[in-house]
Amino acid sequence: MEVIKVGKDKNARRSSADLLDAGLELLAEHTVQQLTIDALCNQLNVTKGSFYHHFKGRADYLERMLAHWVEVWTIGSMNQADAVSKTAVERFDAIVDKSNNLPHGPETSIRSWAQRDALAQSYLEKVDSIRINYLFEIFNEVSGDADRAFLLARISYSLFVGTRMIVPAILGDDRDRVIKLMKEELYGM
Amino acid sequence: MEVIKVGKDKNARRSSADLLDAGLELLAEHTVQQLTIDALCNQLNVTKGSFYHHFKGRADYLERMLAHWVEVWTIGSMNQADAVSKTAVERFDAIVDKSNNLPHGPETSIRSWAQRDALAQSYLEKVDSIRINYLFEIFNEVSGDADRAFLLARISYSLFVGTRMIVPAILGDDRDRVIKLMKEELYGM
DNA sequence: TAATAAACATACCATACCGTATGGTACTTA
DNA sequence: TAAGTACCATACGGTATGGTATGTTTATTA
Repeated sequence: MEVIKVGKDKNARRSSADLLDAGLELLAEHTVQQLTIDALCNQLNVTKGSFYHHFKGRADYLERMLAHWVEVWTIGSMNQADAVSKTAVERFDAIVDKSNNLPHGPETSIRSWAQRDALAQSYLEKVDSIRINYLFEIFNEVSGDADRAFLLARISYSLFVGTRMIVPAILGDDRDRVIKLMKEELYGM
Repeated sequence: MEVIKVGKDKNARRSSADLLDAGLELLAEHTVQQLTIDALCNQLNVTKGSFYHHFKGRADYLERMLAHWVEVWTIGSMNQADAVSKTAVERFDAIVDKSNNLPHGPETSIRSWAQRDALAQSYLEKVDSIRINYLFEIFNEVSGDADRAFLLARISYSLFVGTRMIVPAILGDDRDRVIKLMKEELYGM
């Protein structure tokens, strides 16, 4: 009789992807500087022997974690929303909804990291450009004015980011009011 | 014959304010984690004996640096703009101009820092609320609608912040276009 | 000028972290 | 089943950093 494994067995061996996921989990509440190799190994109840088996070193790990983040949290996410081709307004609402329900912790850490690190910056640039482009398509479909659509895409995206970086962040009903006002008076939705 | 001292003599003794200013200068290009006591002392060509004479420790230093930052870079700045009481639009343009010409480095570091640290968060909250309040007065004068003015104040401020946190940041002519569009189509200016 | 305190230098300790070396365990495959 | 490989544990070294202890220099003042 076989036991179906759900989740991670405590004594199971880890793949490098497990280590990358665990790193992103730690970034949900900690800075990159606090993402030490020891902390990472404690999170998975392994030792450094395991870590250095999968990665050349910390720099190697961080770069692969960034690439992993772009794949999992952005590119896949975008394609999924794109597949169900709806109207521009529906796609915008879907993005807003997704933005509300997704964990912001790792991205916040990476965005802070990118302010002072060229490597993180290059990966975040990919993510930001992908999303801004996605928003551009939406606004272009609404207005038919490419220049204006590009401007609105960058405005709305900056606004998404800014509302989470100020203290206190704009969340919940306040966030809904902001989006409603922008849609009606600027986005033409 | 006396020699008038301009700037800092290389062998001059430092006040605690000098150490605080030097810390903010380092934050212009480095993270808080990189703002080590050694780095700070090297910046001023002193040793740790000097540092520990002025401060109880690193935590004490960082808190006093934050307080220093709020005083110098925000409260003073706001009063100055307020003194020349002009129209709402003129005051808004003055804020935009000031925002363009002021160094963003230290604030960027502190904002990243505040994402994961309660102390920095509390000081940044003061700064953000002061500025949002200042913007509120402007929008309230324009629209006469307090609810709307508060919403616009938070939107415009989030946008200011967001345009500098995305990669690449929105600067120069692009930034001007963003502000022009917002003023005409949303702010009613 | 002698006493006092502020300001600073030097040497040192403890800890945390990255990285290495080496040996052990478990799974796969010939 | 024996060999090979992937995976992991333990111990250790090197370095950077926060913090302490102690002595020295400079300025002030009685």
